[in-house]
Amino acid sequence: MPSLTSVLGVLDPTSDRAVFRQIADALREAIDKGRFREGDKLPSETELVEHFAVSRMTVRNSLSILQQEGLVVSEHGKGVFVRPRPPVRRLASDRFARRHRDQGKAAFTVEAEAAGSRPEVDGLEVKEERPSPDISARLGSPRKVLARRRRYLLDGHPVEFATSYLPLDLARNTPIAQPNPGPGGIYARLEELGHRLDHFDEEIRARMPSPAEVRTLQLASGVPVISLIRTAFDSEGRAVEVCDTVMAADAYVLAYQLPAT
Amino acid sequence: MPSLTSVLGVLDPTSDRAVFRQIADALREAIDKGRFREGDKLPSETELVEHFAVSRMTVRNSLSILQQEGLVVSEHGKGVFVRPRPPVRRLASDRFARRHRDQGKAAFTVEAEAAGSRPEVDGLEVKEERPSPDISARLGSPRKVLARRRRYLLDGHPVEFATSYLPLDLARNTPIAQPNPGPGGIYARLEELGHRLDHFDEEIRARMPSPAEVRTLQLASGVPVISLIRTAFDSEGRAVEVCDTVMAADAYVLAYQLPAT
DNA sequence: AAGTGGTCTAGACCACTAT
DNA sequence: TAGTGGTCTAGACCACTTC
Repeated sequence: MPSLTSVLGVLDPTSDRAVFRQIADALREAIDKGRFREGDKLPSETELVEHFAVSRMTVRNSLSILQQEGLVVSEHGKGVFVRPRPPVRRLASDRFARRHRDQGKAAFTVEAEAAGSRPEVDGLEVKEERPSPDISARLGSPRKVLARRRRYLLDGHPVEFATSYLPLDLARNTPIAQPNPGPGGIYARLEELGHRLDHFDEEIRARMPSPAEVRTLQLASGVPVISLIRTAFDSEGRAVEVCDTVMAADAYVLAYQLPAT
Repeated sequence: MPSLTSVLGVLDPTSDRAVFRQIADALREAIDKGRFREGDKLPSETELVEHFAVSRMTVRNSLSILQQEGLVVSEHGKGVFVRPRPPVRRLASDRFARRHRDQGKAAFTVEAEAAGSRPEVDGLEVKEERPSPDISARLGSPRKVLARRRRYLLDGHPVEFATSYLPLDLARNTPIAQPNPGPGGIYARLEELGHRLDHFDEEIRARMPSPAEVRTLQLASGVPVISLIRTAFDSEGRAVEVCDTVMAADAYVLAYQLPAT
């Protein structure tokens, strides 16, 4: 077992850089160099206090930097660990192609099982609501909308939650208003209702999560969310659905293919 | 000027929620409700200490939460301010369409000027390198690559930096290896060299920035980065370029249009 | 019981900004 | 000079995990 000095080095008292930043730098470098690997436990706060001869608050300050960077996670009573990279779910840009829809299974389920993960959906909720100004504008200002909310989990870990909004005049008293809309999901039902889907617009943003999102997605600190707002248009150019999705950024890579035209 | 109590309320001593979280909640709620607007100064640490009757470290702890959430920024000697939302640059999925390329101006410049912003590019660097394993794999394992790095700024603020990699056997001794590759950029030159572009693959991730990225993009804390890796394929299916882009997430929204097929 | 991280105090000195 | 945030100390008590 190598000494802490050989792994972390020592402070440079002549440096202008704050002590807690120097300690964070030392730990970050050790992680980058593989001296601590994914899932490894870092030295305890007490050990770091003794090694660097600083107060505990200084050490905690250093660790909080690494936590903000998403490099480590702390577990109460256990220690601070190098954050393991969760398996990444790849969202391909053809995921809503009609050929997938025709198989009758939900896209999320199909993809997850293909990747060897156990998919779950929970918190399903279907309600009639008055739309927010943003959703309203995207849907052509309907008075009310049908909102379908749900959360997606992989192997028991929440990775995404989403709300679909549809103009109420379009969705009311159709299978779309049922908890389970049937094979192929709501896009299949929309087409049966005569709304042949033409294209989707997607808007992607990234930001830090709100406290509510941290709870819903059980996010570690230092993990941003990806916000994806998709609007579905039928062949007459009408916006027939807006889906607002929030994803744990460490669980996703989005893939798009663009023609060079 | 309303009292701090009316704006922030008081602590609930019976709550299980940690005091510093309660204070953060109170400040967050006040911001959400518009009691503090973008650019407004929050009460100073001293004022918060007096109002809530807690120690300064507790107040600082609360403020650091809001900073991690990207809600506020602190300025040494001045105060803590509600973070102003920078203007957002929208990247449309047709930004590499040939019709844009034919106009002869760089896409970044055209878009920025259309949006009323002043575009700049700095730090241009063109080098021959040995590719990283990831880049190498994407480009079909060339021995060496040409790397073109640059940083983009809007109105003086860095928003993005990018590196283009091209197989060296393809780019050496061509205008692509020049600092200024000429009108239409390297994609126009690639087509002149006989590589008719067929399509682009884009991979999008979001994560917290490294310290180097914080410096390069002058990121406030609580601002993630969007990583976009684009691979350009010619009509023979060869990967002719990989562009690795890191964007300040608060400055961008990415827009894609997908056919329903 | 021992070790870990989580919360909190009551100070201190410093660096930066405003006036 | 006064006010602000930035850094740091040396404790204290608590909650959680492991044994």
